[in-house]
Amino acid sequence: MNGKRGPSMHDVAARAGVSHQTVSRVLNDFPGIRPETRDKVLAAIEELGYRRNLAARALVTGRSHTIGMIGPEIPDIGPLSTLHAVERAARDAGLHTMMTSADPSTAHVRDALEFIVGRGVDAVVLVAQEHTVLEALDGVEVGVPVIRLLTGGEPVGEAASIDQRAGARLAVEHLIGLGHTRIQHLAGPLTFIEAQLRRDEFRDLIAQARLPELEILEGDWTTDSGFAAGASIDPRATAVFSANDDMAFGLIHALVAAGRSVPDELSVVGFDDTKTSRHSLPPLTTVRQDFEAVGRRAVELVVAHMAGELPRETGFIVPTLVERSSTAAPRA
Amino acid sequence: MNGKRGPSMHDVAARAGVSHQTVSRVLNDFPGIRPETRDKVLAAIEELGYRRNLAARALVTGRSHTIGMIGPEIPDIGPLSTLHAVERAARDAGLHTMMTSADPSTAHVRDALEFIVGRGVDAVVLVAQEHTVLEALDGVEVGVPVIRLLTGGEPVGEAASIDQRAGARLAVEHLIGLGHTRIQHLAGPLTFIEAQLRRDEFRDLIAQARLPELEILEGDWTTDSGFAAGASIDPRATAVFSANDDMAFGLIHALVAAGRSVPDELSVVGFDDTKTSRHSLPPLTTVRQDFEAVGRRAVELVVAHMAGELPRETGFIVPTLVERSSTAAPRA
DNA sequence: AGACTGGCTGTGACCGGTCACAGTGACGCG
DNA sequence: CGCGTCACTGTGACCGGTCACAGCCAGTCT
Repeated sequence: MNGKRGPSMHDVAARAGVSHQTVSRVLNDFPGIRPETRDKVLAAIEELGYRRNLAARALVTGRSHTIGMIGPEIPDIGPLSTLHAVERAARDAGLHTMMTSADPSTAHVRDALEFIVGRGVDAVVLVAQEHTVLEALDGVEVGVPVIRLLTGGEPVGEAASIDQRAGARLAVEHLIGLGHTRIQHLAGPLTFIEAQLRRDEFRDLIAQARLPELEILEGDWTTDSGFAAGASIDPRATAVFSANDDMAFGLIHALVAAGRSVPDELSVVGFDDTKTSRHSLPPLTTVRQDFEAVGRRAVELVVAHMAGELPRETGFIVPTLVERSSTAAPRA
Repeated sequence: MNGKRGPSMHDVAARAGVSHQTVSRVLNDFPGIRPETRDKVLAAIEELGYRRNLAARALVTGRSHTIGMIGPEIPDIGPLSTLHAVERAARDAGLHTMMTSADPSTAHVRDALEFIVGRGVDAVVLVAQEHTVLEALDGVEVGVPVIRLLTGGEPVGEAASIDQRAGARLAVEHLIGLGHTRIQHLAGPLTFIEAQLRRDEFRDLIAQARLPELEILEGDWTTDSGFAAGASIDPRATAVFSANDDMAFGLIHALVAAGRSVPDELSVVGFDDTKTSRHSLPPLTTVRQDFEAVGRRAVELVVAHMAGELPRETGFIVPTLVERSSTAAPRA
């Protein structure tokens, strides 16, 4: 028991009058320890305030029981909620999380990966919303499983994503069902796979319904960009499908400021169901994404990997439509 | 170089034809190594794809270069932004972060502390918005510095906070300056120190200006609770100071739904400057909190601690007022 | 009685780094 | 020429756990 470093297993062993190995066995719940021995050890641990050194443990076992998370530098609500869900799910599974961030450039993601793997994690969970992030994984062997999050496009065992096309379908079919025929799309930045998928589905649906194709606008997810897009809305449009809630808010602001009313003159549907959308003016009709489920799924995959199971088809997480007051039937 | 575990320092040493110690020296930038030796080592590292085992390093040095973060179970924008800022600042300082969450009960926070300290972090950063969280620290000696975040009330070396009273003052004085005399306050949950401080400052200012004291409402930070509070707004009030933006949104929704107009009949000022407040209807006048600065400050404190410096008076981080369109002079 | 089993516990090597302490050879100087 | 100095490199112990492998001491079986 040398000064600063706190008691070690040997100190506990000495105090309890057993060997260090017995202490180890007690700590790891090995069967076949006499209850009275176990109690002695437990008492010694308590008295000394012993805390196991996980660095030593990790060194010899080669596993750290930690999952590394890599998220975007400036996180949106999606990644943020998801990563937090991962953290909670991991804790429930007896795992820890460690977090680092990287901007989406391939080089940076690769650095972050190097960094977090070097830190000795057992698995990596990577928010991969953009192709550049995915590319960072190409040809890189890090020795631990890497689970991709929120790519939107892979219902496979190595990724946990929400079905973006299904979400877009929900939004657009809602609009079409209301009777809208001239629908415009305000897309997210198309470097995002999710933005691409929502746009693709929008296009397909419009074509399929043989509706006129209005120009597709592109924002950057921010309320400001939605506001800016307000100036480019097609005068013929009666409805807009915004690729996220924030842009929808900005758009509505611009529209109302220009004297147009929502939903009377123009319907707007968002995507995300952020907590403000419930009480925005007007309350926003939007597509709800269950980020919590994504986080849990990711941890399930990690656990399966650690148990040596093969990745399997896990299926998408399915979004739902939340109807509120920003959409209505077009005026006759 | 045994199968699964990847190459070790000895493997690199063998490959480069030097001793493991020389490899260590190269890795740690020790002076006095012949450039040609260094190059050989670097080359060997590259060829072998060597990655230093940080568990081993942590074991012998007793430091992990990691800071542990404890945040709330369901994080608001403040904690979330702050923790993310900590993460970035830490990375810039060559430190890593590890995150766990805990609900605010004293017992849970204590568990989380135990957990993260046992994980071998060099310092802990704890989001302590409620008294119960702070109490978890009483009489607990964990052996590493614990920095408190967002308590709102301590401009000292062990904490990084935003001056809540100054923020509230900004909001209330703005309203008074506009000519309002009957101002109501929608407080946050009073278990939050920040909510208490905003309320206290509000009260003091109202008393100081000898204005009528209207009932103080209490919400739970959510838009829903703000909406609910709409029913309890005093009919005499011409302005409301909401303790955060989200509740302000809910409140405005309720007000407008009840036929009252903002800001013509009633001014509303929020707190936080969330990204939607810029384009809500009407755009929200609010108090901006620089969470990024809090995160940076926290890491500065950690670094100072690790360098053995004494905690010193660091001062508050000062919020600012963002004037938008939800406030106006009262109608004559 | 002797061998065997099984429950429980102890011994020592080892994980992969860092630290403290020695070397080693080249060079300068008296 | 001998010695000290300096620049550079090597040696072995050690951090605190876990693992593989004994040991030990009942009780049971033949």
